[in-house]
Amino acid sequence: MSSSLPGSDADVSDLLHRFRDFLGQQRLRSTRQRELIVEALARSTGHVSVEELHREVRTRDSSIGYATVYRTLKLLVEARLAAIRHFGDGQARFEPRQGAHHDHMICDTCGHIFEFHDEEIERLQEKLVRERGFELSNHRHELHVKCLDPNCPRRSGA
Amino acid sequence: MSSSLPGSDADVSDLLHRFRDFLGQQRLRSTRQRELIVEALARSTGHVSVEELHREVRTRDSSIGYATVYRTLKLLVEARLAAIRHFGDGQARFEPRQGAHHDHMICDTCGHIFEFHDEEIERLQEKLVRERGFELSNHRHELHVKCLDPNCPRRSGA
DNA sequence: TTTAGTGCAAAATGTTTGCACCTCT
DNA sequence: AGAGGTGCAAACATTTTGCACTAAA
Repeated sequence: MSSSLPGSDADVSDLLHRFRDFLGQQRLRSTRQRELIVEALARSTGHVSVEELHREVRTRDSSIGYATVYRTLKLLVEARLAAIRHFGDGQARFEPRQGAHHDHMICDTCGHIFEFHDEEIERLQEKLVRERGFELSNHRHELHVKCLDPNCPRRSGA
Repeated sequence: MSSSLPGSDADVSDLLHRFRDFLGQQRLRSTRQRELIVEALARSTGHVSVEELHREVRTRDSSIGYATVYRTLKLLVEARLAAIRHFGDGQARFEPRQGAHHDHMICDTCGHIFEFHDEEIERLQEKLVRERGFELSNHRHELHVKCLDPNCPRRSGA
């Protein structure tokens, strides 16, 4: 259970290593910019927009451009080390791929994003898909919620 | 079960009436353009992009602009007579709101979109949300699938 | 040294808006 | 007559791309 919201040093170095391996295999280069971006992603809460990531990385090296952030994120997704998510608001968000699959519960009152996972639902999905003669390749399951309590409970994680 | 893929005459006139009622209540006007757009949406397969709708409507009146299509769709969503969906591909898709809620199964091989509904999953979602002290206001559940069979089975509906 | 990567600015996309003109009611 | 609607083009927001320059390997 190393991989939840803030992103520990261990998470950072893990992601960094995996990314370097991927780059090596593809005969691509590891660069200072890529390392900074991967590090920022690994340290993020897991639902960062490109803008947020760019802003963060700029505090370390103010010359890094948007294009490099986009290009590096695309590589990370290819490497299956990050996942791209589109919530309703028109901009993509990225998260370091944390081993196990999970889905999202989004509080529309306070904007917080929680993660959840339910084996029973996963099984039912598989069943539905197979019944219709398909193979499940991917899925997205978002629960948009409201907290009635005026002070939204910001408990973290699953 | 009137409301599935192609959109019968009855579906068209139903949606048209509801939209006229909405416009009346809001002191807004019914126009030739709006009627054409609503009709095209009602006749659609239920997952049309703005571009497709615009193209369709243009065959009836070649002067209708994109802006009017966007504005009318926004009204329909406000009226809760249409739903907007964002699948992964960067453009919004719209569907006439067909009474009962349903989710989507998207074949990434042939691009076809099927609908599904599973009460058991709906119940589990509710449970998960309530356990965490929230109220479910909305959800999105998409299953991305592949058909192994080279000729994708295009069976329609649930 | 060679090939890939970077930053910038321009282009591409999808959507929204300002405005002069038009049309329902 | 007058509020609201339309079409167009320009503005926007996000993401992608072309290109000259830089830097890993």
